[in-house]
Amino acid sequence: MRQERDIAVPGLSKAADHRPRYIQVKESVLQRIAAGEWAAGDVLPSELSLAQAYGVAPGTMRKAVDLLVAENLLIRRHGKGTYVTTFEWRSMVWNIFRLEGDDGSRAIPSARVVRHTRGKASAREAARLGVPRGERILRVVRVRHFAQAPIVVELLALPLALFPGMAAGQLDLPPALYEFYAREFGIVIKESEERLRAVAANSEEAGLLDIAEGAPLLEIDRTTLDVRGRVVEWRVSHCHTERHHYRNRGA
Amino acid sequence: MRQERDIAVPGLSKAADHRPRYIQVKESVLQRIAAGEWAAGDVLPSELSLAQAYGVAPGTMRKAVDLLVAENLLIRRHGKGTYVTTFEWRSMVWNIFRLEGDDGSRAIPSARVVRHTRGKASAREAARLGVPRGERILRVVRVRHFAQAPIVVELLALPLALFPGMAAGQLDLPPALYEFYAREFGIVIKESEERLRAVAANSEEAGLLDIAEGAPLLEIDRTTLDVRGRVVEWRVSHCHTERHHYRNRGA
DNA sequence: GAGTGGTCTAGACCACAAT
DNA sequence: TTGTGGTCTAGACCACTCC
Repeated sequence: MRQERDIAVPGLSKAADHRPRYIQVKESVLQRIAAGEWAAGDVLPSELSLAQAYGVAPGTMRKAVDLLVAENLLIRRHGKGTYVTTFEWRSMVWNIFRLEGDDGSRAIPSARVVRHTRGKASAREAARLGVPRGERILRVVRVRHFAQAPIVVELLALPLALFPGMAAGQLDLPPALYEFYAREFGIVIKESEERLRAVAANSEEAGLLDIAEGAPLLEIDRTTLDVRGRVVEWRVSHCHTERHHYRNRGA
Repeated sequence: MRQERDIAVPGLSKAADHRPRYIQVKESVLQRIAAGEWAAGDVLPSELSLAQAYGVAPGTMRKAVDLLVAENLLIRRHGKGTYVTTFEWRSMVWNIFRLEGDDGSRAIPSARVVRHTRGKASAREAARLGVPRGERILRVVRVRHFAQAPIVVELLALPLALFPGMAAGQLDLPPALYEFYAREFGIVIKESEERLRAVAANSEEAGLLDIAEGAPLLEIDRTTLDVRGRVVEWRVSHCHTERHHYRNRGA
């Protein structure tokens, strides 16, 4: 028997939507997370009660949750409930930090801010961040150390509209930025895109990383999107890969 | 009602196996593909008939197939059937070739063999290929061109045990190797692992790629596994990334 | 029309965690 | 003991492809 929904459910249009129900339900849940109804670390209602609220069978609700689990946005804990993933957890499974030591060692490197400036987005910055040219942004240069050795010079560009009050005075950014974004600004990271190439170290990088000018560095050019589809940051990392490498699995 | 299996089904142990049924069924199907019962491009029996053969419910069979579809080993075609993926198709969805032009252009680059030798695996080669030291292997050096420009110098190491008769005389390898492996040697690629770093071009590479010695190159060090878990090749590519980059999505 | 995968339902029972 | 997710069943009907 095909049950009709006659009550409004958040995010589910009552108009004709010919996509599968589990897709519609999944997107509704995603929207409710993006809207802050459930924050990182929160537990969701049980699958059964969600299914009843949405007016779908438990199996359909399960499939919707499956999709969000596959995207690393939710995590199931057997016997306890389904939770919105926190960044600490995501960084373990997710490979945000794909840089590791040649011996396989993995750690979140420390980060020291070299300088930061506030200004208007150039054409290139605006294109990468998906904001109008001239939008106010924050630029940061950091050096990251693995086991006391300087390994990465990192340039960040952030749209200040998403980070109200940031960099009012001095800037003291923690090493794990995405966790910081979530905690302080309610931004939930969803995905990122990276472009890698090899470049030669310029004089400033050579000084910061204690290597020769012109030495080969691995460039990681990354834009990061949150669950609402907004570009949260543009980051260009130049990595000294003499004893480290970037690891990737092709499924 | 819990139905007992009393007939032997390929790959399903009758002994106590406390893993989920859909996992057991999935691995049985995987083994049958690895054994060559179903080759690349073949149609599998319908889900319903497979379910009956395995003595499980259609939903359980479906979940087993779902897993293999998620791993890009099977592909469903609505109204037609479920197929073992061919490499041509995999290379589209799968990002085997993650190198692309800065304008976003993608193409399988041509490949010219510079030289090839047969020999015994060194300690390093043996470790990477997962074979005993001294095992007979084939080494190949190729240059790859994107739009007439030489972009990549590629070193291949292949265990000859997996490629009987290869390189008996002259060697004429096609650009898309994994497809060739499947067609000529029945090897079905499953996954790969890559390590990336930046290196400086040596004199031979500088000559082959028409760049200055010491210029930065992107090194892609890749080992590739087939469905049986065997290492099929070890490949080290040195890429000139002035107008190309390696692209990666973080889910 | 026959056969396939795609969606959806409505339960049952098991395994795990907290009380 | 209660509530949660995890597995499994046994159907129904829809959408697509091919004959």
